[in-house]
Amino acid sequence: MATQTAPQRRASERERFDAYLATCPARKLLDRISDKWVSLLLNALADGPRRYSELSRTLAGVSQKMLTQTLRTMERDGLVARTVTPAVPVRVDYALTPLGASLLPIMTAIKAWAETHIHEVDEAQAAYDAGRF
Amino acid sequence: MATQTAPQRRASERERFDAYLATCPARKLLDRISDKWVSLLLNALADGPRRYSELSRTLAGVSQKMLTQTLRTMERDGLVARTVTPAVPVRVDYALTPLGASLLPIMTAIKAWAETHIHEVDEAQAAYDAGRF
DNA sequence: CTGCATCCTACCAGATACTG
DNA sequence: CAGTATCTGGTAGGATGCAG
Repeated sequence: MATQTAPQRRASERERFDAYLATCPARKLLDRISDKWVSLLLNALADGPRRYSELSRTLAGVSQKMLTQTLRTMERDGLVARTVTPAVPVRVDYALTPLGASLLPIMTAIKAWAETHIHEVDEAQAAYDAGRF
Repeated sequence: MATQTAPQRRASERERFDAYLATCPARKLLDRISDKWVSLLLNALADGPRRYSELSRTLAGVSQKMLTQTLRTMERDGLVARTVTPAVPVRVDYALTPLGASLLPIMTAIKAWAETHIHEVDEAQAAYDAGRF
């Protein structure tokens, strides 16, 4: 019996690589902030707590499913705090935790790079596309 | 005739919001670097040009489809330069452009945050999960 | 060696409707 | 008001085979 076929070997390599990626802190972080809504929520909560319905209006494009889901994930990650005020009707506020707030400088850095260089990217794209016709 | 039904209004709001997002530089950037392979390629190319096959080996888990696709996108964005050396067999090298290299500090910042705070995230997750049983 | 085209699957986001 | 539950369609991404 042969050691391993090529596909088998690649599969196991892939497995090990995935395992490695799963433990890579930088990738774990990227997977989180890269989420479409996480970055927007980080921004929306940057200058103070917001109610669920406020967030829902601010991020006009989000479905409540994704809003809830994203907030839950961020809460689980310790990025936001959820406060329920028992009343009728119920009131729920979300706020950044210190950990969540410590992410803001990074978002700012990304924003800064983007605003400085995005036109270069656009030009590169235009040039690239031009060469293809 | 009524102005708009609720679903219609939400749909058009969503449309406008999507349009806004599409023009948001920071989001455009995030969409790019958040890509699983882009960040890894940025790293792999950080200290010099690499051949296609080298990259393929370094990023053990990538399918050649994704490798090629990702490299193409990065080339289009002006982040990497592609150099073909006509020979038999063909030789293709990829290198970071200055624009691509200017992204490295951001990746470093992300990595730094991740390494500093990831254990807090892990703890938060553990605490959160513990509360649910 | 490098890369494209095709097919195929698994996952995820959105719509919708219902609950405390 | 602030969610939860379920269904479904689109799409990202892997496998495979062929080509320059």
